[in-house]
Amino acid sequence: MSIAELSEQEIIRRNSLQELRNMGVEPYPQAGYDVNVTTQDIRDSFDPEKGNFQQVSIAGRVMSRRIMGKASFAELMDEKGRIQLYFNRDEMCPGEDKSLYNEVFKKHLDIGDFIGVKGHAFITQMGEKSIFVKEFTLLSKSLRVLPIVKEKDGVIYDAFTDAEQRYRQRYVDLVVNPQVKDVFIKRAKIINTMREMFNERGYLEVETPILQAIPGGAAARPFITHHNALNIPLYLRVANELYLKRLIVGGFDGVYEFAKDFRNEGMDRTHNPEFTVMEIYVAYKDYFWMMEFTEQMLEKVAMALHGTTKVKIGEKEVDFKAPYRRLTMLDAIKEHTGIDISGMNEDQLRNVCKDLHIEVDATFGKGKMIDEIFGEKCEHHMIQPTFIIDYPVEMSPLCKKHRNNPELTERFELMVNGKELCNAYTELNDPIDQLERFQDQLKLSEKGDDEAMFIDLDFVRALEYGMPPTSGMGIGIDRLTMFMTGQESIQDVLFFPQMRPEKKAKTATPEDFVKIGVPEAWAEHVIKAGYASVEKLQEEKATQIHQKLNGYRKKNKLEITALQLDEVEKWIL
RNA sequence: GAUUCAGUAGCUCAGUCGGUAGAGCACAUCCCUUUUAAGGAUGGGGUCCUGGGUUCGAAUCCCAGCUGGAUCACCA
Repeated sequence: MSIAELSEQEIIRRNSLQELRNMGVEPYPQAGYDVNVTTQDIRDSFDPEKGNFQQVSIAGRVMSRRIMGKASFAELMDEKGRIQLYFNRDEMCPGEDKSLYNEVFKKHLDIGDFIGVKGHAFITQMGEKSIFVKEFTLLSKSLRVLPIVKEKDGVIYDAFTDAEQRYRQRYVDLVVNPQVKDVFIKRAKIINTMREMFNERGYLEVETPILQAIPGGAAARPFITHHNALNIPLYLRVANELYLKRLIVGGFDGVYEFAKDFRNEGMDRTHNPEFTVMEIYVAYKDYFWMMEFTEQMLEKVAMALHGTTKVKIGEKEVDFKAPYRRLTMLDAIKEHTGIDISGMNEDQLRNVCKDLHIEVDATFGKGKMIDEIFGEKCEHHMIQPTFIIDYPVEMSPLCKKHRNNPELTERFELMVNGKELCNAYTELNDPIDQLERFQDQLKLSEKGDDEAMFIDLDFVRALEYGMPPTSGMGIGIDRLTMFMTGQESIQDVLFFPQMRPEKKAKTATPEDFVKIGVPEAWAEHVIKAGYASVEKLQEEKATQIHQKLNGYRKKNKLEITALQLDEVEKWIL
């Protein structure tokens, strides 16, 4: 990196780095640092009457400094929070040499540096629990300036809020916005709670392929890649459903996977190209059983996270206490439109759509029209957890037909806060029916539906060997985390949401200018004087460049030889 | 993909009618023995997102582009 690209403060920090080395202080020491306490331990448990925490050793990042002559205060932040440090010159440097305090601490320590300190806990005159520092060690120097965020009585000053920077440089976001960490700690807790529950019941956590030759299990556009050695296209999975069911065929009675899926579709507040889904399949169960399982699971997660089943989502309070309401799709439509569509044929449905001002075109079948009516008129009303059950068969090619009505399937989606959270089936295990459903998808594909499912003949073959009755359920972990933590954007529950790559501002280096004949002493200053590229410089007349650069030399009192015009003329030839 | 808003110092933001770019924090220098958004004084720091255009003159007006946000569309 050329010095020309650094800000004033960054240059100062690099100079400090060198000064420290000159003094024999290594800014990036190899040795570890023994830590025997966290900031939280001291905040929670320090009691001067008990006289505890009198030999503490703690490490973290310096987040603020207040220097007043021989005494100074600083804030140290570790993973658990912050604590104030008190530095006193004569305590730290009992002898004649005061350089550890005067030079290392006062001059060359910056906000963002990692240090380790040893000392004892005490309470200041202002009543704040603090550490009286006897010894300190620089553990790692920070060369970039962190945003400064201050807080007083819950009011945050100068918050680091720029969404683009927060997502691109999540590490900075996490350092200065502690509430961000909290969302991700909760996310881990959600996943752990679910995993513990599944393991207690004896279900097996498994891993299945992400690179798939046939991207099955969901209607979605896949990412495509290429395997060189096999010389075949491979797809990033859009779902893991078909692999998990193969494992049920193989004799496992309960399998689950926390899986990253990938869909090459639009991005918005609720969609990221890669996202996490938990799918679970349990043998000898049907979708009624799975509804009970799902509501128990969510109740448990809410309790583990909040100690209550009631969760605030925006202005609304959602109660995850089981059991949840069950409503068939047709009843939901009846409830919210007053129209009973059961038994209607395609033309009748088309008229209903027209009456409800729902746009449909000629290609829409019955299933798709029913789905449209539900999406337009019902979905957003489902604030409290509600199981919507019994979907039209056209929409669910992997789901078993309804035991009482062949036009429907035994499927449920769990709606929360007007959005889909879970999707589950009594799984289709009739291989002949499955093949026909795949063939129907192929017809859709031939009509131009680029999201129709591929035919997976190996999956059909697996079903031909026999799969026990099985129920399966999938739940979006990102969306669940959004609900459980009150975040409105998926970007706030992913550490590194997908972003368009940062464009490197193409800036010339001094070497580029040296190549066209610019003296080395001048190269850096040519850039600083405003010539961002060689081309830019060569567009101008030699006389103009000559004047501008010598003017720059004079203005900045540079101690380098002034340029001659004939010299400059040679650069632009 | 459409509409719309935004992009100015390391960070958060002002910037009037088009007339040489401002504040707070951070930073530097000096002074200062326990401060709490927290010492005081002084000072330095800018590709006003990029490229065109209009103009004597553009951070400001116009056009195009880049990046991000929001809304909508698409998306089980």
